[in-house]
Amino acid sequence: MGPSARAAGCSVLHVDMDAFFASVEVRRRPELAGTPVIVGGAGNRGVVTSATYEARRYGVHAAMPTARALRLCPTATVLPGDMALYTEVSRSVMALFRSITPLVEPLSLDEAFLDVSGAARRLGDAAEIGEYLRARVFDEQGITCSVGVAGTKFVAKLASTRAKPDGLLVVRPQEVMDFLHPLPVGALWGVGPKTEETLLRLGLRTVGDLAHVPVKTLQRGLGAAVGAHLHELSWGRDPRRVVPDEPEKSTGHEETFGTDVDDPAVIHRELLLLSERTAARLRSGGWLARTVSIKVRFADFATITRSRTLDVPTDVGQELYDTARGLFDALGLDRARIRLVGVRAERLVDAGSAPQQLELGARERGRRDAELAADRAARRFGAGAVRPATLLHRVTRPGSSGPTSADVVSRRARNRGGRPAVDPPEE
DNA sequence: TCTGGGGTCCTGTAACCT
DNA sequence: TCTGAGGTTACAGGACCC
Repeated sequence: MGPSARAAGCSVLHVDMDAFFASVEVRRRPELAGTPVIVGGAGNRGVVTSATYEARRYGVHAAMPTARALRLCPTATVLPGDMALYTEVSRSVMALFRSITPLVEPLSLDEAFLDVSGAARRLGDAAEIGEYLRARVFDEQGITCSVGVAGTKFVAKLASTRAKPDGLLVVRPQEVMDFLHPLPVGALWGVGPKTEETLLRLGLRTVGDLAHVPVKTLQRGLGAAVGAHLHELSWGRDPRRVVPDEPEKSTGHEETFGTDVDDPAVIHRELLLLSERTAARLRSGGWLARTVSIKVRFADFATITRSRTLDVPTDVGQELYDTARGLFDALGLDRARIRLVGVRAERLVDAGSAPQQLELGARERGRRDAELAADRAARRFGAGAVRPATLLHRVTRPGSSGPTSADVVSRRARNRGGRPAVDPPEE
């Protein structure tokens, strides 16, 4: 079959790095090649983020508690992960994609959709471009990736999954039904454990089963939007285009404590830290947040969220904290045992195009200036170079058996005030 | 076996407005 | 003046993705 027939009618590529974080670690430490490697949290509450195929052979997979993964595969090397490095590798790979076509839609650090319809004349058909990209990624980064080639995004995505690891699969338009209908419903993008359970209860096991049930039936079981969407997908219909540069909608941080916490002072400190980090992220992205939300997960894993929309959008950590703390205190918890807290900034607006904050008083402006100075120090000396005094002495993360509550309370008492203070950069 | 952290999207409900 | 319908927005929760 000639190349032009091989991918006729296909212009969407889905490129997915194989075991991305783990592969980058193996590249850095070649002595680990061919051995089981797990990237993830090592604490008592850590989970697997990425695992080499050697580890997966033992049943290890992402999101599995690391402790369990090690029971399954005791010889695995566990590494903590290095997001800065993965981000850097990801940037290089995305830049390579953009040298092929401007229509690149990253989905995460390790995968992206490409629309290559404009590149065919220069570089050949979609399958040839896919093979070319796979070779370039391996030559330049020393890691493998898999590519799905199809006429629609979701078929391309399923194809790359099928091609893994280190492969390429083309699904031409006339092959879509044969490819799609034997797949289990859970293979569809958007069908997780809950939806799968509902579908199985309806007697629908495969995508083909799903395709042949009236859309009204699906909508009764799953809701109007999801039902209609899955029905369309089951017939290979997916009108979504490859869209580069989708604006961010929200950003935030959350943290699971090493052990459950019932001391409000500890929670407040954590909310302050998370607010500062979220605000720094806002400023580096050039966004303001209109809405602040908090997340609280209790010892029994029950999770609640609370949010409040601000009068004036902000990127000031102290303002995020004031709102987050207000939301938390309004819960009126009486020493409930808390496992996780999070702070998110939502409904982001571009800081440049946002109207001038006339209401911003001298005090708020002073805070913002102080935080901008902290940003500059962080860029120069490393994250955490400057922080509110209430966060000083916090050398351990909550996940690593940090200070006890009594500890923290007494430090808080000594450090009343919350003004930024300079830490030695070594910390 | 005991469940991370970063996100997006959808749904139900309540409040508010016309 | 009261009531209901219908639209919009805010908020909370949940499912899902990597």
